[in-house]
Amino acid sequence: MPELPEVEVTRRGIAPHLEGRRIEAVVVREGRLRWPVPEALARCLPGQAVTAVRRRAKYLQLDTAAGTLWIHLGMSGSLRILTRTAPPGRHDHVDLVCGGVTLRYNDPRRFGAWLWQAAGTPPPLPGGADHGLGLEPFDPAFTGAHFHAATRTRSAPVKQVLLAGDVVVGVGNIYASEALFRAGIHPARAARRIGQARYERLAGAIRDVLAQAIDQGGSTLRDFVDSRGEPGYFQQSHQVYGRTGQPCVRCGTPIRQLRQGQRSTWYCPRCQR
DNA sequence: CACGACTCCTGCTGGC
DNA sequence: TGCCAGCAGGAGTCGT
Repeated sequence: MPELPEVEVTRRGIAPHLEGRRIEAVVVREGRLRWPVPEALARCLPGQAVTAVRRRAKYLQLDTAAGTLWIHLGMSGSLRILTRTAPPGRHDHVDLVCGGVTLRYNDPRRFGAWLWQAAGTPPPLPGGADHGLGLEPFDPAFTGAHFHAATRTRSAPVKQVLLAGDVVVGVGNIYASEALFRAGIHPARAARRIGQARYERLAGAIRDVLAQAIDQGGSTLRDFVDSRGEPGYFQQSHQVYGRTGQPCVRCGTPIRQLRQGQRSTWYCPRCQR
């Protein structure tokens, strides 16, 4: 499921096919995504050239002179580039025809979103201009000092704060567990009760685990065109995620699972404090 | 402000 | 074998 690495790998896969090309059509077969796909897309995008394909948090942004198309993959969304027309399959909800290729959006659970930001208007997200998103994990400003300062009032478990996305973005359920394991921090520890040095390690662990996943996704997603978009990083060895009862890779203690906010977390009770 | 429960939806798994 | 409950995932929204 798309966490930041899959979104970034998708961005790298589609950007070369779209940047500098002109959008010919937007075909919406099923507009009932998380929010209705705006009719403005079919009205405003045709004729526009894609000037850049960017990413902010887990949103993809396709820039044009008229505005920016924001795409979120939700939990089951995927994008692929078709070089020749193929009949749409089940859950193929939206096509963007551009420069002779088709960007096709598939999303079985329809938790994703296609949103429109007209030039000069705020992002189409709640909260407007900054919409409460935290720092990018690869932003140089994302340091242990920042992490520490941003969590002084946070009594919630650190795992929950990671997922909330208002301190740092892009860390989903899988990589929250993985990063906390690498940093030796217990997922249930109150965020405000973690010191700056340990946040330094956590920030590094987040960058490492995401970068590794991007690399692995990139290596198997090279054939993005006409591929099924299978994310390669799923095959990476998770050290704790989904490993209930199996030995910790570091100390051999059985990995434990707990529920936090209706979500599973995995951790080593000995290595993580 | 901060927190946590709830919600959207479909497909897969596991237990009986 | 078939049925169905439960779970998975991201993140906005709402009540406290």
